[in-house]
Amino acid sequence: MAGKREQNREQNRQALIGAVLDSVAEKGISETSVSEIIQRAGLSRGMIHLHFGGKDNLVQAAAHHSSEAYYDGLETLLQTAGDSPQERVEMIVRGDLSERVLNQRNVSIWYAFRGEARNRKAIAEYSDTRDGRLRGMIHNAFARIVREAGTPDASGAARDATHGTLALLEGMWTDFLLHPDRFDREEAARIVFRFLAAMFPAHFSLAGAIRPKQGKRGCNSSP
Amino acid sequence: MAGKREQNREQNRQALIGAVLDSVAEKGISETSVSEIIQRAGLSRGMIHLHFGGKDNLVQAAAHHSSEAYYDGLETLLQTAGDSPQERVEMIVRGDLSERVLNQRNVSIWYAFRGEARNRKAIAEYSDTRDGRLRGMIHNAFARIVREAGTPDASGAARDATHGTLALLEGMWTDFLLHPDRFDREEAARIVFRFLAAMFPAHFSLAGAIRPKQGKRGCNSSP
DNA sequence: CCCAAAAATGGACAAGCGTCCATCAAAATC
DNA sequence: GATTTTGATGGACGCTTGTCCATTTTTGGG
Repeated sequence: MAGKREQNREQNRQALIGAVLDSVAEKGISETSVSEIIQRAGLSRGMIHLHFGGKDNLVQAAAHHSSEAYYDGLETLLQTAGDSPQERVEMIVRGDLSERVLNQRNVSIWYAFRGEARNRKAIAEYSDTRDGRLRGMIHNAFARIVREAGTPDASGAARDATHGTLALLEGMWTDFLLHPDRFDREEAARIVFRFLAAMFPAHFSLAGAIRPKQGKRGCNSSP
Repeated sequence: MAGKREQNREQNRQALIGAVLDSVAEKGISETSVSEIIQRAGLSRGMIHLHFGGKDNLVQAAAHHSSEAYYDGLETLLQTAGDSPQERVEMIVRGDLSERVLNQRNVSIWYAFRGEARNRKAIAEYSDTRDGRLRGMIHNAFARIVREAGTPDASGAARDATHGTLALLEGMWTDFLLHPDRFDREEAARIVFRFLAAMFPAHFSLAGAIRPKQGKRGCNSSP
């Protein structure tokens, strides 16, 4: 036991962070006031100042928490994936588009923070960190694919593939933000894999399933 | 002359809208207060209530204005493009990534409004309208390309191409938002055209230049 | 030139914000 | 069980917000 004191302390900290995220998801950042937060957390007014020194710091901590949760989820998923770079890329794409990660709550929170990112340096940092780590994971996989395939201009191809994949995923998130009802996860995944199949026809197939090892084929006209 | 009265009236309305957009771009939505707005516009406090009936309506009008400006700019650009669907698509892509459209001010404003869109129905509407019109323009062009090429599953291919192109552009905007300094317009365009070349090898080349009419070729392995 | 009409002004106002601290409750230590 | 220590409480505070309106200024018509 870590002492009932410290245990409660941490529990309340988490309650505050959770309340901020709930409020941001439901009402947006501009309506996430101190009163709103403490009401949701069921705690007293002074707690915010006590634990975080002020509302701004609490919001920042919430952004941090959200960012970590996203990345941790993706990393957990990645550990169940095989070693091959194709499998890892596919896992990231499918994970990023899965219900677990891409849902109304997360999207609301993410875009709310993004909107404020330009004016709140601390938040921008976490926004960036998340993207940076994801970028690293994807780039790593593509670098291996490119190396194996012996593509000319290897670093350029890996960079473009990383850039394009991330941009596509980002665009899919926006799509979901604007039209959560008519969003189609399968269609989104299919389009990403179309892009990947175009860049690495020997590694990805249009169906989105990983192409089994075989001789290189250079042709992939429309289905 | 439309009467000095009405002329001034309209001028002040525009000044208020401009002040809102400037403030949103520089300080973000949460710091765009009535005081901030009227100070920038150099007008008196009561003007907002007089011309728009309240701050919320003014902000909505500003979102509308921004949305219209974006689309008008793109449409003007399109009028200088040729008739071929390839040219039109290329014009849209290059236009959307051009300094004129994709710059710090526009990106800040756009993402600030997006962040609030979920909680302000009126703003979400304009956000949607812009996307909808752009989508229509692009889909139209791809539908023609697909028809000419006689692709099987024509409507599906056009839809995927539209979806993918928009998602990629969206992702590029996000990229610019987060890293305006190290953003490379040429690289962004190249990646979009890579995607297009993969889907329609007979119509787009990897270099981003439109491929002159010629016999169909189905192969486009890495450069 | 004068007067009615319209537009612009800026201060008053209530409501809501975030911060802080005197007070209280409870856990840890002796 | 008494005492110290630490976490938790909620009201008071100063400040800013957006709204509104009595007043002043400007414009256009007679």
